[in-house]
Amino acid sequence: MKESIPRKTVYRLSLYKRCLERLINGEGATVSSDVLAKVAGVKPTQLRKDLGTCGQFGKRGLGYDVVTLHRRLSDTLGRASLQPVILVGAGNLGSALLRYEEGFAREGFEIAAAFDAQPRKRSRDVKAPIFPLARMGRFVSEHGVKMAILCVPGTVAQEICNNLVASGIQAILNFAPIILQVPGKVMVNNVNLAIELENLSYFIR
Amino acid sequence: MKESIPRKTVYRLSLYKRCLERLINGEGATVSSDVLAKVAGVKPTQLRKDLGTCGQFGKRGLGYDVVTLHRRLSDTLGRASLQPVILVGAGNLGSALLRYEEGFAREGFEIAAAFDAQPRKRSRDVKAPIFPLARMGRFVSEHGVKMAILCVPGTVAQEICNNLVASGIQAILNFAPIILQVPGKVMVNNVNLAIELENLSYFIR
DNA sequence: CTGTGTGAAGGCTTTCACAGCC
DNA sequence: GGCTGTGAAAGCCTTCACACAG
Repeated sequence: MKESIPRKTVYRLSLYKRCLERLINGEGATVSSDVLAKVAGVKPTQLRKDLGTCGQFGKRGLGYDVVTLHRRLSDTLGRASLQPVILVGAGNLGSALLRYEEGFAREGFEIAAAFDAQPRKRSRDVKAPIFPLARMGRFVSEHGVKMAILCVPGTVAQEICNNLVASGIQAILNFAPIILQVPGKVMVNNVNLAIELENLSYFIR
Repeated sequence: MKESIPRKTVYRLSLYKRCLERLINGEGATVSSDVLAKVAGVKPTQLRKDLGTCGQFGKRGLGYDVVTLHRRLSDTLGRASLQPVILVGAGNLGSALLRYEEGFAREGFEIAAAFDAQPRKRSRDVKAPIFPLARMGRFVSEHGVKMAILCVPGTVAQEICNNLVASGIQAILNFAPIILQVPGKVMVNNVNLAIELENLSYFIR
């Protein structure tokens, strides 16, 4: 059953997991694919197909046991243990994300450290230390950090990305407005607010 | 001209436009699909197919004129005129985005106003005024605002979304960690950092 | 010979239809 | 009757192959 699940499906599994968490304190101990699909904004058949990729555990005529399904999704999606992440670039967006630390922790990610070209004094609400960029590479390799959140200006993003890759980073959540060139083994997810806005504005004509 | 470009293609057209902007000050006045595709992280054939949706203007044997192509993309994607947007929720993320105002302006979007349940005093770096939520609906309908950026907690997101829709909002860039239920005419793009991280962590196993 | 434009093929996702179990 | 599981069909996107212009 270890056959690779498609990327889009994995994305939706994460979504279902979060929807379940909102239902878990709710009424029934069981959900139908119709109800869960509606909350997640997908079609019921799609939901069932997606769940099919990680085994079968629905009760026909009844639905899915909320707790069991949630545990199953968590198992499939990966460790419940805290995955350490570093944040690079503590500008506007970067420091906002740092302040959102508890939020990340709740989701299973710990911001182990932050790095910036101009490290500031630790600000009131930010617990994680902000180190100079020069220390980044060593921190990554010494602590075996696998994931980084990149919030630096586009002009320096590729260079910093190269350093991250050289230090052994395997995945990058990239907020910089360029497409990073990385070796195939490194995975990058891009978040580009300008493009999202432009996309919306196209469709409202 | 061609009607209804697929959503994914529109997204990539935005991407190409931004890649061009980085090349526009560079050397040649012309780009080949190979070069541009590499910068954008797609295959050359895909790029050509995508460009095909908004007319043809490449010179065979030469490539595309950078300036012409850029103008064509801008025309296709929508007005170069400033589209007004409101921002709802001035917490960590919301105020970081407000501070990024110039960035949005450069991309063609103006944050006309911000709203929050607890409006604060205007902070140093933030130019846009932060109004109480109660004024949101009227502002939207009176100014004919079509787009909103939603950065409120999940617990109140749907309710606020309903107000926005009732006031005539047509598109929402949603950072709240739930799937909003909206009428079909309203378009929503979701940005969920936790899911992006979880997605990355799945694939690095 | 270089590099675009495009019909056709191929691959991937979603949806349908219905069988099977509670 | 209600609801899941799944092969088959449909739809959508991407890639290929090649004609054709500069």
